[in-house]
Amino acid sequence: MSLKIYNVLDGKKEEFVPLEKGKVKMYACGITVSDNAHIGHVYQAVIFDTIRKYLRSIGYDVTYVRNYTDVDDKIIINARKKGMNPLDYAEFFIKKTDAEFDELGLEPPTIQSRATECINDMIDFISKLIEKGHAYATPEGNVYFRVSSFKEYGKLSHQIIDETMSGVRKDIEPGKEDDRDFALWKAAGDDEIFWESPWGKGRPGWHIECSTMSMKYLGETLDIHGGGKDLRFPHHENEIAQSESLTGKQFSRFWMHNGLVKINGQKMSKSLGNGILFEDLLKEYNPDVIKMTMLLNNYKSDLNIVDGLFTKTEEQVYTFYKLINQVNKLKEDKVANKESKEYKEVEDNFRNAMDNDFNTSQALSYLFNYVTLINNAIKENNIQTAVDYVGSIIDHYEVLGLLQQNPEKVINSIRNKYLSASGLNIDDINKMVEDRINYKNEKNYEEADKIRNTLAEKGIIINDRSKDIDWDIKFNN
RNA sequence: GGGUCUAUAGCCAAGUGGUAAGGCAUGGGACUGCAACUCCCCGAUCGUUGGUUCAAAUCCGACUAGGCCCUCCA
Repeated sequence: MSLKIYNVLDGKKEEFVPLEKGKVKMYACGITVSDNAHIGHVYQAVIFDTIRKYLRSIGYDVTYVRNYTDVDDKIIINARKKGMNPLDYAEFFIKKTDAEFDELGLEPPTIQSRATECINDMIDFISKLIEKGHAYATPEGNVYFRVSSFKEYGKLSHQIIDETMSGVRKDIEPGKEDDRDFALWKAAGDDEIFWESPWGKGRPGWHIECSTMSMKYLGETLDIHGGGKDLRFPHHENEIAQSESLTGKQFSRFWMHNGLVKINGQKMSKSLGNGILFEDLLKEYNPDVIKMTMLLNNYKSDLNIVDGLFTKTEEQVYTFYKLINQVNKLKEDKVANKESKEYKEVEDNFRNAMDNDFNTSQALSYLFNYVTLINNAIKENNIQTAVDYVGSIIDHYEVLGLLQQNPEKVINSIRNKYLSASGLNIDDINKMVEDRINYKNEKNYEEADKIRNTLAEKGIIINDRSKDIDWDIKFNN
């Protein structure tokens, strides 16, 4: 089976063939650093990190470019509120977000570009568009793209802006030829940050940034261009218009759009106050929990964060690591046999799922089947079988950035999180469980049950099946 | 209003032509002093309605509902 990717350009899954054999040039629209990163940014970053890693795992040499938009209206406004220079303000959030991505276990892109580092390239780009008649400057010092000069405008979004239909008309700037025309260069307002240009002091428009940066590092034609589906129009449509007007060549062969994050079925927005910040997620959950929750969803679909969703995944991650830990303890000097049926089963299932437009949801669903198979293998003392499964899982799910941590560390960190919420320490619990064992042996069930109930209220469950002191945390689902 | 995508069991969610993955919850069973934990078993004909086909959740049309975009947005 070969890799198929859903191409937004024509709404179909197509066999993926890069322009240059063995190499993939991929660009994803990054974050405008006007504030803290939120869960939506994380979702997008996880998705394209996964795509990049999978492409690499099947043998492609991937160049992945991702940008930071570090100058725009909102940054200027927010920086001003804090009395900061906008560049320093942007720098602060770039550093912070990079550190958070690192903590989550995402690999930095091959090239991480910033808009402000490419201003000259943008000016050059815009100048060429003007030369070719695709853009024009207004007396105000703004430069607009002439949409009417690009016949294929709308081929990505099929959006046709009928001027007679546009009921809400904004103030039309003198010299602007067409409502559809969009800004390539914006003249600077009073006290605003600016760069010198042939059209006066100003700064680049948002759309030109991505076109310039992607072409600067990846050339005139990309294999994959990605971003959130909310960017389809006008951002990506405009990127196509600018880039193809300049080069006369196809800008990107594949367009991929990830879904958005919803909270309990509702759009995430500041006005609803239901947003989730990246930093809060990291404080609360292990990176595997965050990534798995996201990858359990199809990347094209919106990720609906319903109450308790992360806790559910947390419990599952806990279960997976406990099982891995158990097998590690049993395996002695056994190593996974890559020729075994079990090892290959995991590999084949994983590849087939991922080849189908990066179906991480399906790839992860197999994990639950393996848990049962491994548990049964252990029960039947087929340790080699369990080792083959676990070995293959760890080898292959690395692409998803999952199950690669030290099992004991993950188990302990999740356990400690729940223990600290219970207000108990391990010695107390051990003592109570020991007392209970004694009561049980005396058949004093009344006292034994008292202890059990006390612990249960604090979120501790006792494993009665064991003769030894054995207990675990209970997840509050 | 225009564009676009989606509509699968109580909930979350895969599956794009050959008779429905997985998770959670529920129910039953084994186990238990009784429970919990663990293990085993059980659930949907795929929004409605026409059509194409030997065959459709999967293709086409209509209808209904919803998301996203058309202003900044991953």
